[in-house]
Parts: sequence; structure tokens; C-alpha cells
Amino acid sequence: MIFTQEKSEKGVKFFRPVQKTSVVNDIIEQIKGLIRDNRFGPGSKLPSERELAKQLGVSRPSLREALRTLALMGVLDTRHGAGNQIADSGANVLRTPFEFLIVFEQPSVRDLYEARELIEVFLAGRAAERRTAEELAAIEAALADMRKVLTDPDPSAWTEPNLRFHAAIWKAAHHPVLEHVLSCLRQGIHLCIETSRRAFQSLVVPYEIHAKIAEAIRRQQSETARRAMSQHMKLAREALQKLEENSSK
Amino acid sequence: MIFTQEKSEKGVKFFRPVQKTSVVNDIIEQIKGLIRDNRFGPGSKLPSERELAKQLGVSRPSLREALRTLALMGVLDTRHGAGNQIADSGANVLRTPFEFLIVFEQPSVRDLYEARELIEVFLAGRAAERRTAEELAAIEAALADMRKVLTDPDPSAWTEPNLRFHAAIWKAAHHPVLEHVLSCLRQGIHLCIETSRRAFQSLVVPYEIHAKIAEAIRRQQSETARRAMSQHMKLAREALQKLEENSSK
DNA sequence: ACTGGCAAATTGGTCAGTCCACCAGATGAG
DNA sequence: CTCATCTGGTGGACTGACCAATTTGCCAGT
Repeated sequence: MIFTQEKSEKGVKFFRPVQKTSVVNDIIEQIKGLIRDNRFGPGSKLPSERELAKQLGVSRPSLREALRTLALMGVLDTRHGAGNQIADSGANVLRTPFEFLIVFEQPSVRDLYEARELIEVFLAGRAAERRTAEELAAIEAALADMRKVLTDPDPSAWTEPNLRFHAAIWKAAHHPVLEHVLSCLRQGIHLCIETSRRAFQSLVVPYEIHAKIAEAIRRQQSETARRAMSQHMKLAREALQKLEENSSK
Repeated sequence: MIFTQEKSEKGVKFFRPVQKTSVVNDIIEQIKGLIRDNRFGPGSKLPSERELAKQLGVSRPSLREALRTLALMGVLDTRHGAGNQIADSGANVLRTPFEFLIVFEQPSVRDLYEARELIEVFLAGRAAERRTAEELAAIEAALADMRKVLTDPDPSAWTEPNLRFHAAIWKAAHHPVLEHVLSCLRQGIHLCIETSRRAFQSLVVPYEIHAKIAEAIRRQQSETARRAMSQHMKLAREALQKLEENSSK
């Protein structure tokens, strides 16, 4: 047994001159801690890289490795010429990692869709329970826009309000974690949404389902919202499946 | 106005000397592509940093920023002295980002638990449908170990087989994406599992529920497995809630 | 011939300094 | 007062160097 814990502490007056595993990991942990303790709120600006490097007692390249990592993960917003600042929300934090997850596990589209269905139905139910008046308005506004483009010759006009409709429901559910997970899932099967949409001859049927969902959320009927969303997912899944069968023929 | 865009291009004949947004982003995209196309299988070793930097036509610091990011996301395993190698699986890819997500959104424990419940029930149902004989054996082995420690004076002995039991079910569900998401959720509420476990006077009741889940999975009764897991989650949630009430008093 | 330990080569970890591109606020002309 | 321009600050990227950990293989001792 060796007892050598008391290293002579230099007169450190800055942050904490690194102690743990690697310099970069330590920097990241420190910044994470600062965010957690609300020392840096979302959107607040960090000191310049040169200044921060001096305070942390590390070189700029090392600091940059840490900042880059955080930026890539969506924790920081880095603008050339301007500075680094904490991101406004954790909306993008899962994006890049999720892409790698899909690259690694290479799940089937069907599995992704089932996961989406699971969470989407859940959030629809919660949205019916917790939506505020403003959030309901956003949902119904998106629905109205969907109605407008029902007869639009360009079917891609449907995409934007459709996306907005679902996103509004997610927001109304007040569950940011699942919201972001779902957002990543949706991105993973984005192509499939596009293709399955084309499987419908008419947009009238899907529109009516969306309207049913919105109605249930308006009346705060959780179970009805869940059923309607479930029906929506089921139809979309079937359309997707039909498309796969056609393409495999 | 100065027009100085056409720098003389050195004779680069290696990979592709960077084209897009930033150097680091481009490197990450290239490596991601290499993994996706199975040019680098899981566990395979990358060239040394100096070599890779030369091939990519970038400086070592830039390359290191990229590698560091990938390492922190769990895509790469970096060992000092040895080299960089692709991770064995995407198991850790979401870990760190998820921590940041929780730091950012600061969700309530209740919300996290609801999310866990949602996915856990879903996976239990799938496990009943898709488990292989080996996976069932792993589940029942964990259950047997849980039975052994029922009378153990040290309540923390319960934790390990309990964790193994759930992990075995996740594996048997064959849905890696949701499995990893759930794993991160569980980690986020890890403390709560510990505390809620202490809320039970006896471990007999929770053991019986686990046995019920395993039985349903054995008989491949999906809906029964879902109901049992749902019951398990409900009890744990109530225990957690009771604990919160006591601590707030 | 075998084995154990030591040393050199390899590779990641860190640093200092330099130059370039970009953004923003100050500054001066209209 | 308005607007174009300039300048200081900031991030982006590179070079070169040195340190530290690991691996490898050679060599001495058995």
C-alpha cells in the first residue's frame, strides 16, 4: 500500500487545473457541471478560446478538442468570428449520436417505425392531457394549413404542415426527452415518410385522421387521441409495407 | 474587395482533401461513411493519427478533434500507446449525449419513469414474441439468482441480478435502438431504482412479479408479458412516489 | 533452447506559436 | 443622423515539437 495522495498544490486561482483522466474529458465534465449548476444558462456566451484555455490551464488545441466535441453534439453553438455559446436547448444533442447508432445497429425500417409508433401514440395521449391553449392553437393552425394543400397539385406541399402538425403535438405533450428521441427516430425514417405519403392516391383520408387527432386533443380526451394516432400510424405503416412489396416485386 | 480564392492546390492524391463545411465535420462524415459501408467493421483498428492525417490531407490537431468527438460518443475506442479502433457496438453511443440532454431539459423523475415504463412494457411484449431459447435461459438464470438473494441480509445483492434480468429481456426483444434508449433512461433514474427498492419491506412481492414476467416470456404470451411488466412498473412507480412524499414531509 | 526483463520504436496526449477567415462594433464621411 | 468602412477580436487550421503509455522484440540469464 502506498499513501501518496498529497501532491503539493500550486497556487491555483483560476478554475481547477485539471486532475482526472484526460485533459479533454475533464474540460467537458467541467463545462457540463457549469451548465447543470446554471452557472451558464442556455444561450449564454463563453469566454474566448484563448481566455478559457488560460483559465483552465490547458493549451488551446486541447480546449478546442473539447469545445469541438461539445459543438458536434449540439451542446455548444460555435460561430466563426463570434464566440462559443451554450445551445438554446438540447434539441440537437441526440442527432449526430443517433445517426451513428443507426449506422452501427442497422435496424430495420419496420423496427424504427414501431418505435416511432410507440412514442407517438404515447405523446398524443399526453398532449390531450396537458396541452395549453396556445399549443392547441398551433396544432389546429397546422391542421388548417394541411387542409389548404389538400388539392395542391404538388404533393410535397403536404410535407411541411404535416411535419409541423406532429411537432406541435410533441411540444404539447411536455416530455422533452421522448420528444427528442422521437425526433431522431423520425429523421431516421424520414425517407420512408416521404415514400409512404406517395402511396396514398388521395390525401383526404390521412387528413381526416389528423383532424380526428386534433379534435381529441382539443377536447382533452387522452384515450381517443391515442387511438386516433394509433390508427394513423397503422395506416402509414401499411402503406409503407405495401410500397416495400411493390418495390421488391 | 479582395479576390483571393484560388489557392494553389497541392498534388493531393490520398482520400479526398476535404470539401464541405469544416474540416472536422468532413472527417467525421467520411469515417461514418466508412463504417456504414463496412469498410471498417466493429473492432477494426484505424491507421495511426499521423498516417490518417496524411491520408486525409489535414493536420493532426484537426484530425484529433474529429477522433476525440467520435471517441467521446463511443464510436471509437482510444487507448494511449495502442491505436484507435472502431467500437464493438453502438451501446455507448447515446450515453454521454443523453446525460447532456438531461442536464439541458432537466426532466422530472416522473417523466423519465413514464418513458421507461412505456418502452419497458413494449420490449417485454416483443421479448415474449421473439426470444430464442438461449435468451429465455438468460432471463430465467437471472430470475433464479434473484430468488437466491431473497433472504440475503444485504439488500444491495438484489440489484445486480435484477439489472441482469431486465437487460436480458431487452436483449430478447431484438430492438437495439429502443434498447439503448431505455438503457440511457434507466441510467438517468438509476438512483430512483435504488431508492424505490428500499421502499419495499420485503423483496418477495417484486420477485413474484419478475417471475410472472419471465413465465409469460417463456410461454411466448406477449400480452401477458406486457401486463406483468406494466404491473411491475406501476408498483415501482408507486413506491417511488411514496418515497418522495416521505422525503418531502 | 527457453524465459524473463529491459529498451527502442510506435502511437496517442499535450503544448506553443503562427497565420488566415470571419463577425461585430467603432469610426468617420456623407 | 445614416451608412459604408475599418479594425480589433475571435474561431479555423496548420506546423513542429516534446512527453507518456504501450507494444514489440531483442538480449542476457538460466
